Amino acid sequence: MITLTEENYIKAIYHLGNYGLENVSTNAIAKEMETKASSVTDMVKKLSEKEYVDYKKYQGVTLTKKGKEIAINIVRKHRLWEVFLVEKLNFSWDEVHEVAEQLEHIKSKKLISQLDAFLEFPTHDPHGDPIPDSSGNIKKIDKILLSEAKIGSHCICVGVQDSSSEFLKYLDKNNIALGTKLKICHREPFDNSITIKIVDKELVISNLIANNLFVYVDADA
Amino acid sequence: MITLTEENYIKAIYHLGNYGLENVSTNAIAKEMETKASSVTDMVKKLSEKEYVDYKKYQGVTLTKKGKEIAINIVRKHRLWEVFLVEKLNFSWDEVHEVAEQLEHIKSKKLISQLDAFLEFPTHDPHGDPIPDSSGNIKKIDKILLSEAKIGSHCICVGVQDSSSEFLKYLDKNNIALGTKLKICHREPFDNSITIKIVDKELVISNLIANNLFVYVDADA
DNA sequence: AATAATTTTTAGATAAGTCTAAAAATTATT
DNA sequence: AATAATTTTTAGACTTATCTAAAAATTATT
Repeated sequence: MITLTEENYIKAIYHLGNYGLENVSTNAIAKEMETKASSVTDMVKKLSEKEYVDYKKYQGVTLTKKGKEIAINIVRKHRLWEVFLVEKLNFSWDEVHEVAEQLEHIKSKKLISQLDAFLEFPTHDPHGDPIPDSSGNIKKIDKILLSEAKIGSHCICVGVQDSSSEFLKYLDKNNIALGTKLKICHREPFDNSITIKIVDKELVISNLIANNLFVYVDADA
Repeated sequence: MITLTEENYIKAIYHLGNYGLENVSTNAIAKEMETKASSVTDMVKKLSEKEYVDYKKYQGVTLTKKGKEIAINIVRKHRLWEVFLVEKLNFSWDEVHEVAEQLEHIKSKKLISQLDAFLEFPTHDPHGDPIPDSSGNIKKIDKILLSEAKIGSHCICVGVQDSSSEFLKYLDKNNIALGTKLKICHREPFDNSITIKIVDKELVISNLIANNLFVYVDADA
């Protein structure tokens, strides 16, 4: 049986290692988990014994196939619960993370398959992140950061990089939501701020904001 | 912060002590929690320090006001989740307990108040047990055991004493659900079995079954 | 009321996950 | 390539929740 702590380490390793592709260092895990490197070493040994990670002393860890499956399943559960909270229980997108962090550890295959059906098989969570299907497949869309979009291009908002409450509230305040259409008007070379147009209103976006907002470039527009 | 284990002990004490009214012995808790009496003593000391229970050595425990509030809130969460699983996710009433045991520990006031609203403020769970409201008030209905019902009386099925999968499946098989109307036809003195009539079909019910099914006596019928 | 049976508590040990401080290995710098 | 800086691991300790075995208190029986 896998413990809650083990699940959280596996999740952290998955995210830090570019979704299970890259090696992750002890220190990186320690920082992510807000714990000490020595604790990470202990846990990593345990995860290695249980064959969730490949581990060589001083070399960091990589998720095994088994470990990656577990990570993807946690992500699937997390994102499905987020959709539930927003769509059915009227949570706003900046309120869901904390609760989903708890719900993602509930163990019941039937629960998740039925929840998925109840929500009509959503493909993305409220922050625009893809929801792995029951086989663990993740659909990728070719989104780019708003900061990378060309002047004059028409874009649709499809996701956020930073999903902190502060950032999401900023977007709410400025009427930017997933699905919002916008046009890139101007980039100020001095600070890399961007002027965008939503419907008929212009808005200046700082580089920091533009670096945390994913858009899909609508070539036909 | 209260731990998951502490919550489970409090819940056990609540149920064993007639919903927080009576004193509960160490051995009774040990049996319910499937652990050893010595472990219970340790935990009970901790719960006492945290003022969830009143405890005197060798005298067992009683829930404090604070302890009872926690217990009732766990029961509320458990039963709301059971309703959700049955009404929204198509679980059958014999499948919900295990999952609800996990979901009842999720900590979020908003989650529960919104779930309550989403389910349209249900008053009873799928087994007929009352759901405490957000203030902890529990509505009692005057149900009796089927075994105590008078010959000739018309009854409505309103709950089960035993909610084991085996018992619930027996009821399903015999088309007995909450809300089912039945008439008490005959009691066999030799084994206290009861003959009941549902719609126009007669059915013989053993004393053991009759002792685990709650009914409301419909005086007007 | 004395003894027996049962219940409860204490004492000491174990496992999971964490910590600090020090040692070892790796990586960076001169 | 030697030394410095950083990263990682080890060793030993602490906490929570558990256990076994023995001691203490309570309850039941004669």
